[in-house]
Amino acid sequence: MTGSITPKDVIRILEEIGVLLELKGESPFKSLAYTNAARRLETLDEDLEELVRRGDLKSVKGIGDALNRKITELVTTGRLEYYETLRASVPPGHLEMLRIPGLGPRKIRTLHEKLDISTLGELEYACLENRLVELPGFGTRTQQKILTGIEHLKRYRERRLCSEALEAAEPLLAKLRGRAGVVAASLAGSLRRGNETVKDIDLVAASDDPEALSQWFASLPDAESVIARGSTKVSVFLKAGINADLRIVTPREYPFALHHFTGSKEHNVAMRGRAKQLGIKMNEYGLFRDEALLPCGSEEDVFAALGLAWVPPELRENTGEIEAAETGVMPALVQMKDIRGIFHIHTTASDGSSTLEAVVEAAKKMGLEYIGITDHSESAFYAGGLTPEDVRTQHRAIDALNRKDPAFRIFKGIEADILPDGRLDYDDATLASFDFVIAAVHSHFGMNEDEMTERIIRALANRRTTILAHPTGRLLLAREPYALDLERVIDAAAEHGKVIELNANPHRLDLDWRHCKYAKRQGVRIAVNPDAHHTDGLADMKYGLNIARKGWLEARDIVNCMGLEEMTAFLARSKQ
DNA sequence: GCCGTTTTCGGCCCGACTGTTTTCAGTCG
Repeated sequence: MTGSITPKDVIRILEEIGVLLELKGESPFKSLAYTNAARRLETLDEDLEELVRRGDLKSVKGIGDALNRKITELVTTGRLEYYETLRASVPPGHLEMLRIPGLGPRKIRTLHEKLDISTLGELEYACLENRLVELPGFGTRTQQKILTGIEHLKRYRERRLCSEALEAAEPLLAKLRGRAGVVAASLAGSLRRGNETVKDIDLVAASDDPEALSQWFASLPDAESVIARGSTKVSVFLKAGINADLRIVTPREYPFALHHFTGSKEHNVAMRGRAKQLGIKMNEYGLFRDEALLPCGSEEDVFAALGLAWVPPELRENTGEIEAAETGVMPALVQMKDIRGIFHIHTTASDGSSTLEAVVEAAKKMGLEYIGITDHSESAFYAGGLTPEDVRTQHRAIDALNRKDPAFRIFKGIEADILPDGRLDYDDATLASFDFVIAAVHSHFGMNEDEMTERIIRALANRRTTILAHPTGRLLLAREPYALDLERVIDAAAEHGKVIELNANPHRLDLDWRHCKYAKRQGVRIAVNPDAHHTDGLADMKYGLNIARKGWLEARDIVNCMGLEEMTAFLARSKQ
């Protein structure tokens, strides 16, 4: 084993092979096989290297002889000749072109064969020269659409944060629901599933007058342009810089359509497979046995018709939710009302912009029983970190506020930097003066995986550490996680009885939901923390809870679902 | 390329919309 390639790399390469095969015009099913295998590895419970070593890779569903050989080659040698050859045979520009709406593998191949186009720049130039109109299957409309697509691609290369998408989607949904003739309407797609980033906004509405609704949606002032409009589907590009798709169905079809357009694709495929086994055909219009509709009035009915308990949208990723629903018992996913207190809040003492008093008032208004104040520690000079003297001043202020209102408790905390060698900022006496300590990496992101993992594990072994902050340091759509063996970190947290943060800031959402189940299995409890730098930031809790739910977490898995008394005892115990 | 209490070969989820056609291919979700 070389150790030079991570499971993540393997997943990425398999996904890319899937796309490359499409571009080469290979069988779409062959391409699908690679994509499916990548998906399987993504949610693999076991260690990939270990599986390879034991030669048990083929026990994973979706991995046969060929993929077994290729993944083994990749893991053991760090390279895959098949992939390198394949990659070299497809111009990199073709991968990028796939992101232009209306351009798929076939059209890209035509462009390559007839006009020798390999890059985005060449494509744009050819459009401007009016050379696409002559090609078979192309025309002036297609050419214009591609030009617009290139423009958008340049303007909005990335996906959007769920918070930004929700901000654009919620007013749309409210308008939709308020409109006469709309019987029901909901978010759908990845936004309803609570994903951390999304490509577009999906909406489903039930109406008996689809034409009028379609017309209305396409002419909304929020829409910058209309991408497509039929009687069942309208797609617009919003001024907010994101696409919104509205599906219009009849009230009878609504439950089926809502389920279908919520996805995920993988969940739907599994559901249809299950339906087929039961002799039922499933599509967005209904469940049919011998052409006869099985009537359903709600999503619950749809699941029930397949012998399943209702699955919360967040869990619909085909990572075990259908098996769980089969037993009839789904996890009672954590909700906002379960949250009794909030940790990880900054104030004007370091880089926050709200005062301690303002934060306390805001928390009381939210109906919380306690908060934990955590400004930055001394070596975080970029963020106005607190000197030991500043700490004592803040503690006196907190003591005074606690005396004033004994029903509400302010816990004294700190976001202590984890220094490059794994020690925490401050001497032990200062650290001991806090009710709890959140340990965080804020510097030296470039360490290699072993060094970074050791650094964090050492911080977890420190008796003063209570919570590990944003464990991977990623910034969604902006900064990759630092190199880290997260499972080892989770194991260490379990060993030392430490809490791991699920940072609720929509730019972070770190711990990732894909790792929550593992943490839960190892017995590690999670703190959903807003990392608020202003009273407004407390509302970010909702994004964190979406991710916690997506990670199958229940109230008992989240420390800040404990009431004040239990939390006081918990913090006292963890200081022992 | 994967898979099999219908199958070791022949399936692989399925339908709408667009833009191009004159009955349909490609794209999308």
